[in-house]
Amino acid sequence: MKLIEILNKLRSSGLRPTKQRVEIAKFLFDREKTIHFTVESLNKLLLKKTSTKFALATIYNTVHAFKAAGHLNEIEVRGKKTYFDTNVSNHHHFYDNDTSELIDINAKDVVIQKLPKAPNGKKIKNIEVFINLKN
Amino acid sequence: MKLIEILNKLRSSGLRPTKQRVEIAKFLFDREKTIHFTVESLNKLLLKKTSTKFALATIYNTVHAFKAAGHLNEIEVRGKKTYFDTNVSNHHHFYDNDTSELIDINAKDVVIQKLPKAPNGKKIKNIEVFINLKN
DNA sequence: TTCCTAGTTTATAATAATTCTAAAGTGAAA
DNA sequence: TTTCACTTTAGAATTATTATAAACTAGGAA
Ligand SMILES: [Mn+2]
Ligand SMILES: [Mn+2]
Ligand SMILES: [Zn+2]
Ligand SMILES: [Zn+2]
Repeated sequence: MKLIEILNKLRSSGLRPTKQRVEIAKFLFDREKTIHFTVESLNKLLLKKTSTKFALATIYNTVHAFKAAGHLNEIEVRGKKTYFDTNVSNHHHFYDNDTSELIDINAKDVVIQKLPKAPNGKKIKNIEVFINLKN
Repeated sequence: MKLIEILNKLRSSGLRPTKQRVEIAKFLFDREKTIHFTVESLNKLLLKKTSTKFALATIYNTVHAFKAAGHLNEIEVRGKKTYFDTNVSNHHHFYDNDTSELIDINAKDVVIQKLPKAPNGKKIKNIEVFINLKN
């Protein structure tokens, strides 16, 4: 992904391209495979990859802005921390409880044959399939 | 559900039948329909229904013991609080984001036709289908 | 360029959910 | 009844997250 596209992610999220934000955006979006991360794990990874310092609040703010702009998804996993996902397409997850790791499942690899109808007055917004793994 | 069965829930969870625990167990298990709750909501409901006082730590401890014994399931929902579920059978959920309410879906009402195979060396423990609702 | 200022970063405080602790209370076996 | 391991409880500690407010900076205007 080119730098101009990275900067577009920031612009479309209403964020000025500061040093910290460009580093975060490059780290998240300039890669082949999508990545699942927590704010804490992202902070550690940024520490390794760059020489920039990041306040946790900056990471929280930036990540939330990306989420609001649709560039990140938030995923709830059994546990205390929130996971984010650079894969914003409709897809599902394996969850490996041993490693606390999320693994993408292509939406096409899960076919649902029968679904209940939504309760009165409600509609289905989206369906999340979560496959817990064991050894 | 008879009192003897309530007491069995406690016994099988390794809990002595104290005043607080019996009240909690009666409230959770002596009902027609299953219930989804958080520790905080349970505390409020107990305050209304009984004249007993409960320290939050007592509710946490008791609920966790029931969970460990398989009498309750823990459900992760997008949000900060953990939900518990007296329905410990294999089933799925609607989640109404507006009311923060979980609604049971019978396992038979969701039929999955195609599933990905588990990653190398891993097996599928269970599948959770989560249907988010909108108005 | 230099100035100016709205936007940004950051350290730290505040909040919220949960867990821990240790002192006081209690069920039930002997 | 006595005894003691188990419980309850208030409050402290912990963890993830959000809020605050002072110091900093990007970038347009002068
Ligand atoms: Mn939680
Ligand atoms: Mn959370
Ligand atoms: Zn994903
Ligand atoms: Zn349920």
